[in-house]
Amino acid sequence: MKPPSLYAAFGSKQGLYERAVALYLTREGVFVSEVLAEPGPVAEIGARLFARAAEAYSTDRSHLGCLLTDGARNSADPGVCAFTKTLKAAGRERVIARFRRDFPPESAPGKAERLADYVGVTLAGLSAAARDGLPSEALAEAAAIAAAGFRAACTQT
Amino acid sequence: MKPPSLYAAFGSKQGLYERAVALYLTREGVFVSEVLAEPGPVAEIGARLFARAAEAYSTDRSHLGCLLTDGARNSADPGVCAFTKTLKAAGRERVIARFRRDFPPESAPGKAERLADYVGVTLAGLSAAARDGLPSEALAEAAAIAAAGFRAACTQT
DNA sequence: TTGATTTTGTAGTGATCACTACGTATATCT
DNA sequence: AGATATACGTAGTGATCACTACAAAATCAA
Repeated sequence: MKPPSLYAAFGSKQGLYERAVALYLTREGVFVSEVLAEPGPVAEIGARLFARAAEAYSTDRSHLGCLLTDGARNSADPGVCAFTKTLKAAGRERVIARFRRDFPPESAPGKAERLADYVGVTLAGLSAAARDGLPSEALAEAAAIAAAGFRAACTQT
Repeated sequence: MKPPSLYAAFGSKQGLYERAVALYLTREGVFVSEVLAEPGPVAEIGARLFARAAEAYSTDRSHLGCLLTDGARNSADPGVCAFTKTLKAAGRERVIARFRRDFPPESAPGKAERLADYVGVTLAGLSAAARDGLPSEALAEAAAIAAAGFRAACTQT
């Protein structure tokens, strides 16, 4: 593969990155959509998200962590930052929509958002730790502790 | 400031980075040393770490997140990666040493390590979320949920 | 096989990178 | 003030970056 063929196919380096992320989300990143589509209380949805993330982020040693969360973290390109920001915001909205099923804004205002933000923090942490080389088992144990906190937050006010 | 003066003072860009991180750890990053030196059960030490991190990572809008965790995340330079890796490992050891006070390896083998890894995951997550623009209050609420999980993990097995 | 359409490799574009040789100005000290 | 040392700006080094003009080669339909 030489540059001309690559640029003929993807237009620009950002185009290649966007296609790679899109493909990634249909493979290693599907677990989010899958878990959000499952039945059960939100407390269990969150716990499953953490467990599946710990697994997905550490199974393949060639690409540790989440491509969306850690791929363009410190990118200087504003276009790439805008792209990832949009995708992350869309993901957050999907999580919020699912959580509102148990915590509607009328009876529990802002709770779905709070829980979704905690999910975002935890997934980002798991991704960063995986990329730093934290072993798969340690990652799974951290995910379990995070799930305990999530469950507690669900059953509270 | 022009390049010659800068390189006369720091030798290389990596040297500048290392000095910057060293200074950072004595300022925004001191809360870790401070909290680890405080008395109290490990459950509260962890909770304070999360709360202080949420505050430190989001107070100054000019530098969100932790410089050590997110500063050289995707650096291509192996020297910089080795440097940050060493500092992170040293921080982890200090946390483990403190946690072993409540959970000695004889009576609770591996528990201090598990808890320390969870702290690492959570701090990395808080830093990443702060850098992504999560507001200060949302960060503090996520830290509180994480603290609940940490407390539960401390009182178990 | 021939002719037309993609696909590919060669080689090079300007821009930016980390970094430096060198002459000059500034500050310091006796 | 004069001598010395230090810091500074000018200008440029080679290396790498994302990207491309152009021509040879592979592919295809007829």
